Amino acid sequence: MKRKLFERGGQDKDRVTLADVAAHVGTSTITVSRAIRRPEMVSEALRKRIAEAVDTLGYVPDPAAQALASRRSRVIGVLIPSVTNSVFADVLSGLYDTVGKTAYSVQVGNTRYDPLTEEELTRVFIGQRPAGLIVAGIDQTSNTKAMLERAGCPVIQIMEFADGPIDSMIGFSHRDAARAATEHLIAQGYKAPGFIGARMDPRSQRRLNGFRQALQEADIPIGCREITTVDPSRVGLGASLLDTLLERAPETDAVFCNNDDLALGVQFGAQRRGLKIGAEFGICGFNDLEVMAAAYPAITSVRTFRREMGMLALQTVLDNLDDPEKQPTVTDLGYELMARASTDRQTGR
Amino acid sequence: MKRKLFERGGQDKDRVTLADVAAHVGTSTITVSRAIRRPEMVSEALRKRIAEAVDTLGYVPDPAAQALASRRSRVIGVLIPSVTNSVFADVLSGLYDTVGKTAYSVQVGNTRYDPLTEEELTRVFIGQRPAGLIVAGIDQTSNTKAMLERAGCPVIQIMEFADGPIDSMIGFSHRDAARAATEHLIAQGYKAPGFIGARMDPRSQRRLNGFRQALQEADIPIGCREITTVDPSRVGLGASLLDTLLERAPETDAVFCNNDDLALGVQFGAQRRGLKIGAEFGICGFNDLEVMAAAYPAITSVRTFRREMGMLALQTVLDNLDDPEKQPTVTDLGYELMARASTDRQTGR
DNA sequence: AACATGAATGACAGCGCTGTCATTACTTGA
DNA sequence: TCAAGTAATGACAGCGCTGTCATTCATGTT
Repeated sequence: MKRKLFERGGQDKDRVTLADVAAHVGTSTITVSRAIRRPEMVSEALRKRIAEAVDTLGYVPDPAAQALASRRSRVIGVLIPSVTNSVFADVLSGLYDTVGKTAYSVQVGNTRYDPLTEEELTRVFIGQRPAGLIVAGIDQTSNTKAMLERAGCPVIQIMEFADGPIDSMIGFSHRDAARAATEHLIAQGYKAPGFIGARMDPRSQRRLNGFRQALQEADIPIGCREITTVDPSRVGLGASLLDTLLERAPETDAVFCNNDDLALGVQFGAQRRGLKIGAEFGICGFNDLEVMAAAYPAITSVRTFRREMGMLALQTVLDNLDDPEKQPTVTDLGYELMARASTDRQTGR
Repeated sequence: MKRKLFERGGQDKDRVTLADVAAHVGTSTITVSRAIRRPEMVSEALRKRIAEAVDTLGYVPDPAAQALASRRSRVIGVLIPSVTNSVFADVLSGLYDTVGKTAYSVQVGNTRYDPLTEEELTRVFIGQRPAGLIVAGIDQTSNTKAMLERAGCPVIQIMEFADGPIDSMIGFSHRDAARAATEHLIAQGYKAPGFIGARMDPRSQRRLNGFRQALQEADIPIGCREITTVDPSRVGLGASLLDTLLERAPETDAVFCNNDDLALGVQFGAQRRGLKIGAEFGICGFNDLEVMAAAYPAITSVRTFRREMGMLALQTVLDNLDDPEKQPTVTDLGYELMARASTDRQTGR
């Protein structure tokens, strides 16, 4: 097995530059550059010949040189707390789809739910002179916020809808969505709904607040039906948190879960206990992953628009880049309660 | 709401460069550069003063300038067919974790299971002079392969274990893993195992081959118990493919699914039909997502080491970068059959 | 005929850093 | 004592591109 060494020059010899294309066409480098970036500034005849030369020579622009010369990279930085969490995976999918064939690329930073990591990544990202920044949430440190305000590029906060955006914002109210879910449980006739939450980050905390608010407005005492942990969410965790909940508060007849993984785990746990899902015990998740509708019985959840959020965030960056005078926008994508068998007290009767 | 315009210079005025640091310390830029990149080449006293200056001035290197001058970026390109699929999300998680605090960053390209998109992305990535490339699978077009061979950087193929690697390779044999799963079904006493597969990409095809091989070796005719579709996998699809399977081949008493989403959907579908999981109908998935063990009943699956694959791939790139003469490696991460209730014929008896 | 206008193109410097080679100040062994 | 080595630092050019300003030339205007 022969080994190529990764020494410099190995592949630089045959790198095709703007100058090569220009020489091939018999024009200047700057014209080639313009033919690619602002075709309307170059006569059609020349443009065509340049396009051909680019094709035959296989010219690919050097993004580093572009970034250095223009003082702007074509990288759109994305800061999210987790890449595994399917919620963020969906957002990413929307981002990647929209960035698709544009000249931009997205670069993802994983903050791991840590504000200081987020701050550090923000510093590094801004050091790259990004074309835009998309950050999850509104709970940045004040340093991070200050940097984002002076970033000199569009900044989009996603996953939340709240006051005081840094620039643009696209999301929904976690509190309202959670309250709607809890109100649904109450409306269905459950008398003692509980809350199960994992990874109690600020977003989860807001959901808990929504849950509390709904109970309070319905004059239902919360008792000790709030079970939370800082551990990351897993399906398996749902069942064990259910055990804890029913031990501490045996009166519980329904549960609103922080997210769908937990809800699915709660359902498995309830089935193992022999509880009749829906009739005896109501379950509501959050996000409405695809599995919720497919489960047996199907599980109620609050649908959130994650792919749409990613697509819209990316599109907003592109729009701002097109028109730098564009005003910041604040968009509420809302939510939708998907009522299913798991909160239907007639089911299985 | 006052709008900042994203005009150039907006934030460039206060950009701190190597020259600023050098002036502050009273040395040359090249020495500052060395103090950062190869500290052992600079005397300890100077190094310390430079470090302080970097801190107080808040110097952040410009990756574009670094890449342009050194003819190497610090970007590690990753080409995967999907970002939503939790299999690849796990791989990504391993990559991000390992790249962590290194000076490198990963940039993900989404090929959407399309070889031509993959080819185009490869061209773009190589144009960035990446530090390394990590590509999923072995089914690249010949153009893509040719480009990868001349990439001038480490290239790691992941998710597969096969002959003829481009450079290094880290994965496992999908055929062997699928065969092991099928053999397990047979050993458990199921007489007519079927196959359910979605998104029949090359990897899925290899799994199907493993399934066939196991049946053949056990002298079990396949009949019409192979149900496949090119549609992307979803939990909901599992149940409908199960319907098709049982309609076409009512004798089917077990099923090996292409992946865990389908297996979960099959289980829900089987429950809806009133089948006793395990005793009457065996189910085996592929990948062993966390939900499989948590499901009720727990579902048998073939565990694959996706995070590990991501971590090892990234580490292999770093190792190659450290020592450019390092020989390519080919690693089989294997698989592990996780036998659970869903393939236990005694369960629920 | 003289001049303004705008479209198309080009010259040139320089973005911020690093590879390369040179220089300086110290050792060290014979 | 001195050639020869070594550690520490610096000078300089240039990576590939784009912003800026200059130039050319056809066209229209008075």
